[in-house]
Amino acid sequence: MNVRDDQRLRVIEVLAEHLLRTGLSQASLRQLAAAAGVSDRMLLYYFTDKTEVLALAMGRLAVALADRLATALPGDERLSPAALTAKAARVVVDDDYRPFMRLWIESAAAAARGEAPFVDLVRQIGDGFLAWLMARLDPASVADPAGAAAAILAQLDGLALLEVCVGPAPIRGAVEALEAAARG
Amino acid sequence: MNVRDDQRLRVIEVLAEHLLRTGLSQASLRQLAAAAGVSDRMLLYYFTDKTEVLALAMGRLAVALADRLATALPGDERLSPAALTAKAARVVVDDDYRPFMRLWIESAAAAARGEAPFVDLVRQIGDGFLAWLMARLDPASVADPAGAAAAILAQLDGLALLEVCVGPAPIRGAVEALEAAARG
DNA sequence: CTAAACTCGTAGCACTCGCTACAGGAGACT
DNA sequence: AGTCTCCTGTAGCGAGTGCTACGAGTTTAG
Repeated sequence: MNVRDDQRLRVIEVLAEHLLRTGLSQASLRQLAAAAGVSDRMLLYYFTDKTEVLALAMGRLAVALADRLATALPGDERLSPAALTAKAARVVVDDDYRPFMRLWIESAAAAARGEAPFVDLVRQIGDGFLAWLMARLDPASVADPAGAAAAILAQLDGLALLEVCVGPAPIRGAVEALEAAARG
Repeated sequence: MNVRDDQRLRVIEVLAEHLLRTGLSQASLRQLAAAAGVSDRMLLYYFTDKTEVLALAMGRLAVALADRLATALPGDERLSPAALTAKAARVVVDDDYRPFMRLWIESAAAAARGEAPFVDLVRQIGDGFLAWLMARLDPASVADPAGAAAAILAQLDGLALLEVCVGPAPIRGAVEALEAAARG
């Protein structure tokens, strides 16, 4: 493996962590290059353009998040929509997951304004989560698994979005309300 | 009233409509000035800086949205959380409201990265919607109205966010699932 | 040994960003 | 008439953006 391919792997790893920590506001070419410890010139030598850098780093984060979720909510039990919502909500508002959710919201906004590579990126990741949720829904307890999964994913994304809007306090109340609804 | 105050009113009105139509990506000083039919120089004569322009235009949109919602969902009946969620979800995914929701998501992302004036703005608007929902919840049907309202607002915001991620089709399914849950 | 391919630094391009210095014209007040 | 405040255009500043032209050093292959 040549130097360039080595650097590609190393830089993406570092930048994924950087994006998770600082969000998309610190993601100009020069800022990314500084975070990776290289010059902006070299970043565009390792990668074709900024779009590719972002796409690769975000993709790296997507698999990291999928790994975490797989252990937090293993797919060996099928739940009702309310139970799955409550369980996933508890996970999503955890401190360890907050950077992911914050970045997810920034990505969605970037997609809303048509920025590459976020339009395709959030579509793929969103579809992945829909499938992930659907695989954890008890088929007997829900008539339309796709619709139910979309409603649950919306609930989870909304919790993350609301947290950046009005702060963590109302979110804790919301999670407890969802857990109460799942019990009752 | 002098020319300057006249222009302040007129420009904000035009820019609110511009933001609603184009989102925050077309919101540089020069783009805003062009949309308002004035020079960027004059925009900074009418207002102190870009932050004030955005804050006023967004505030204008907030009251416009509140007006619309007040007629779409008048506050004369108290609903269960599931019923309120289903009714509001149907409204929120309507074509007329989509520009508002898209802008709302972009604002939340701007707040997430600490941009003025969005941090304070989304907090005020978010708190307003929480109160708005709480006033429409049947106190007898819910133990913790604040938590329930936060959960509902998260559900609604999430529908809007998911729409820009994976498109309108799964959202329709989600709304129908929410309506089915409210019936059953 | 020579030439090609790979690696990387310097410098800078053309552009947009928010914002401002300066000057001039129009109308009002003394 | 003279001054003064209000209004507005021109022109540009300094910083930041993504990206590139050019050349030099190093490694590798024939």
